Amino acid sequence: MDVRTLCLGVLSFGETSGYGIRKAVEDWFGHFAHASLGAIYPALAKAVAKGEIEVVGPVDVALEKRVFRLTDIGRASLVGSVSAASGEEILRSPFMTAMFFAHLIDMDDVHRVVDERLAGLRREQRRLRGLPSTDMTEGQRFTIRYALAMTGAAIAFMEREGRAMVTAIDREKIDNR
Amino acid sequence: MDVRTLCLGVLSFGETSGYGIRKAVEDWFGHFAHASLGAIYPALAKAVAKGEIEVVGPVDVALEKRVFRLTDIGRASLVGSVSAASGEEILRSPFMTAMFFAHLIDMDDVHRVVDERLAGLRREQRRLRGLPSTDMTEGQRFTIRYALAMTGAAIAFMEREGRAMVTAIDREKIDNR
DNA sequence: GTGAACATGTAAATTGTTACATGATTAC
DNA sequence: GTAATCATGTAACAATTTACATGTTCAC
Repeated sequence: MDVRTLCLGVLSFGETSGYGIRKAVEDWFGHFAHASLGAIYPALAKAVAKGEIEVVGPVDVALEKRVFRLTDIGRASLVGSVSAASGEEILRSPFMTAMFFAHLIDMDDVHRVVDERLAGLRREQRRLRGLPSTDMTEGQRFTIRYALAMTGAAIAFMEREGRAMVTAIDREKIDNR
Repeated sequence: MDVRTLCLGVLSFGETSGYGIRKAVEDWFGHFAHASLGAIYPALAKAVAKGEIEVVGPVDVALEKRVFRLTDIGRASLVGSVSAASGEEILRSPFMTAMFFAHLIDMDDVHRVVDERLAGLRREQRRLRGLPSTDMTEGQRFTIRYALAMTGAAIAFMEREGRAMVTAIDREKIDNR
């Protein structure tokens, strides 16, 4: 989903700053989307120009903090973007790429990459479990539970088949010598 | 993973054309990466200039088909790229975005989006199951089994909680009226 | 004969990240 | 006092998709 939709979407939960939008996306939706500040600020400026959002602040002059609020125009526009959402899920996985081309690399690297992946998955599981469940919409709850289900399934798969697959790759490499 | 690595990686399994690389990526690795022809051809031209691959053909002059082969330089370079692979998994999901902002849209759209997602997951499951398992490296087998495990878990979650969540979202919207 | 699949290549447009540039506040 | 976090904004750069442009082969 593009940064504009993400910005307007976060603002649909309440007023906040550009920095706040970034934090909200990472914390609540980080499993499914990312947005850097270098993309958020220009997107907010464009949305202000279009009348989709308006500046409420400056809340803190010294901090130059500006808070944005979704306008009716913005809400209507956002509803359109979210309703029209479709298309395949896209997964970019450096780990899976390494595994797909595992026949090329050292067993040490295969091991490292598998261990790193499991560690990353456990870290993400802990992070998701640590998210406070209060003040959440049902939709948000759904995404977090989905993320937890997927992370759990990935961990289970890696624990069940990861080590065996590393051994199989190793054997295959020895056979091909 | 970038298009260059994908191109060299596919060529590590055997000679093929730019078009063939695209097909290979979609068929065997489509769950984890994509590469359009507009990115593949320039990447191949660059790799030829660097001596990482060489042209074997033209195999079919009328069709202007050119087949590429990975050189030793290319193989070494590829090993470096694959070994260095790291970083978080990135998931871009229009469906999850719609669910996250479900409080904004019509129940009809929520329903549609959930149904589309389940249909997409089932299609992907069928596609993955239909992939011939012969002539595959252990690494490739791993990625396909992983993709099947994840797709299965997603289907299970959607079947278990999808409908209930749609109902809960609906109830929440009524309460907020 | 017609549509799908095969085949290559360029260029515009999009979209975003990273780096640069600057400064305040807070907790240790 | 210093590191982390809060806060904004611009610009260079990178990577890729989509559209354009063209032609062949195969199956029905």
